[in-house]
Amino acid sequence: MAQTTGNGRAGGKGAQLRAYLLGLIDGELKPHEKLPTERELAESFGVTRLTVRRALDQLGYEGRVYRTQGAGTFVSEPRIAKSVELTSFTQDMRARGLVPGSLETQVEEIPAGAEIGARLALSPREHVAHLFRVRTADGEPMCIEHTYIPAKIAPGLAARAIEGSLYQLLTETYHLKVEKAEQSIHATVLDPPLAKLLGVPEFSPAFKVQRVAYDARNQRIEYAESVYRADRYSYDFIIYRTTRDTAN
Amino acid sequence: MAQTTGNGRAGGKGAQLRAYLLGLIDGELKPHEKLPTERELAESFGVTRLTVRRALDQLGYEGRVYRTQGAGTFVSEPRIAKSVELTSFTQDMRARGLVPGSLETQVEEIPAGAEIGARLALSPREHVAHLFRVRTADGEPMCIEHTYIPAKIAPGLAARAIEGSLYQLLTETYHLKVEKAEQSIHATVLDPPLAKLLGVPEFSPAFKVQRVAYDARNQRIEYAESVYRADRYSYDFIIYRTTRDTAN
DNA sequence: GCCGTCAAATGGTGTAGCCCAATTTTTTGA
DNA sequence: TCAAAAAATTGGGCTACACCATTTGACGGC
Repeated sequence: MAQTTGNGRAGGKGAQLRAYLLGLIDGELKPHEKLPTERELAESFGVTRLTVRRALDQLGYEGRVYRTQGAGTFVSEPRIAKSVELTSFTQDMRARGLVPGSLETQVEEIPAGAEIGARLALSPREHVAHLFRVRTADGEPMCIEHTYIPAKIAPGLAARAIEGSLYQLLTETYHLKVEKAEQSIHATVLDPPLAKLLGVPEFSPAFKVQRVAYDARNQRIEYAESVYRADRYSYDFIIYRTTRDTAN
Repeated sequence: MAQTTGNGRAGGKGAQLRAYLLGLIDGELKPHEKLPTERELAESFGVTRLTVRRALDQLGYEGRVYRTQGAGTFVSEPRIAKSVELTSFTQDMRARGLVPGSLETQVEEIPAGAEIGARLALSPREHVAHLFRVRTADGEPMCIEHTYIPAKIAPGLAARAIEGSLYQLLTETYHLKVEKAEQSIHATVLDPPLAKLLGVPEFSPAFKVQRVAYDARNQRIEYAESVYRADRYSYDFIIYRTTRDTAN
């Protein structure tokens, strides 16, 4: 059967509608201009209003549009900062218009040990692949990164040449898809060896980032510890008041 | 009629259901335990499955539960870190179990000037209320904060005694409710005067945070510039892969 | 025992339609 | 003329139902 189901594949009607709306948003419409009403979209796309609402709600949640009851849905101002998104270094740099790269990549397979084991919920004796990379943007050192991945979920990773996006490799080769990450960001200063690796003066300010990444099943996939030079990196994002929860 | 509308007020059925589910989550159920199925909840609460889904989706989005097609909905592990939420210093410290306070509060009304005016989209000549506060947690200096609020949306603010939560005051007195904020976080080191104010050694690491806050109508409410001591502060949050967008 | 197959359970997406709440626009009337 | 009232518009929330996609577990054959 060419068409297994009643809905037209290609990601479903919601996804098609979303694509169309995205086209409107950063194509024809300018910030604060009004999108078609839900009812109009529903009719012209031959879908239910609920489907339209889901697409618009999602865009609203992502900060692309804002919605006001009684008034309409409007295009948000161009995002000077992205909302907090889970991205790899590679994606992150590309989004900033820089060319990502790596220096001095080292890979080894080692026992997790106490700390890494705890982070990944492994026995200290279980093995992990340890990647050490100096990551670059437009050729300049940007970040020093230690990544640990349980050997049992990515066998043979340590023997593999890692180039480009680790996340892409994990997805394509091991079908491990990161869906969620806990991240902890600290401010620190660079001690001499790290400063040298990053090519900045000693005791320059820096971010230290620890991250535990999970897949959709809450299985821990990765623990990463990174140090970013602060002169070329900042965290820019949009935050929303989450839920009209209980008290203020 | 005792019940003006079809739905039973009190925040709507969805909100009631949400409250019940929250009770389950951090009450009776342990992490990774299974919640009732959508259909069960729908029946026992006398609501539609769609209503149940909205509540569960929301909880899933907040990281309280995770959902797997074909399997069920499960309680997430206790959140060691909150998802990124828009909070005031007051709320933030309370959430960390600390008692928030302020030292050396100063309030004045001044012309916005070039930089602040640009941040708040005001003419440089328009007036803003400027608050300077050394904010404390459990009595210890934690953060130095400059806050600027357009005088025209909060008249008389500069003459008022600010104590406790500015956001609460804005909501209750001026009906200004912050819904969204753009935030930019930098790592830096403390110059001697700031270090002294915070009671830490000179050139200690610190976060510099710039924030522009908006209400639901995209009106700019506040610009704040804060410096947090890094030895006692970190950003901990959970990030999700946003949308199954286009490419990886 | 072990592995495949198949059915049941469960979340994901969609249709069709109802009324409410907030906002905007139009009309009305002093 | 202009402000108050009414109507139309528009997003918010819900009901009731149908079918798809994925996962899980039980059953059977080997």
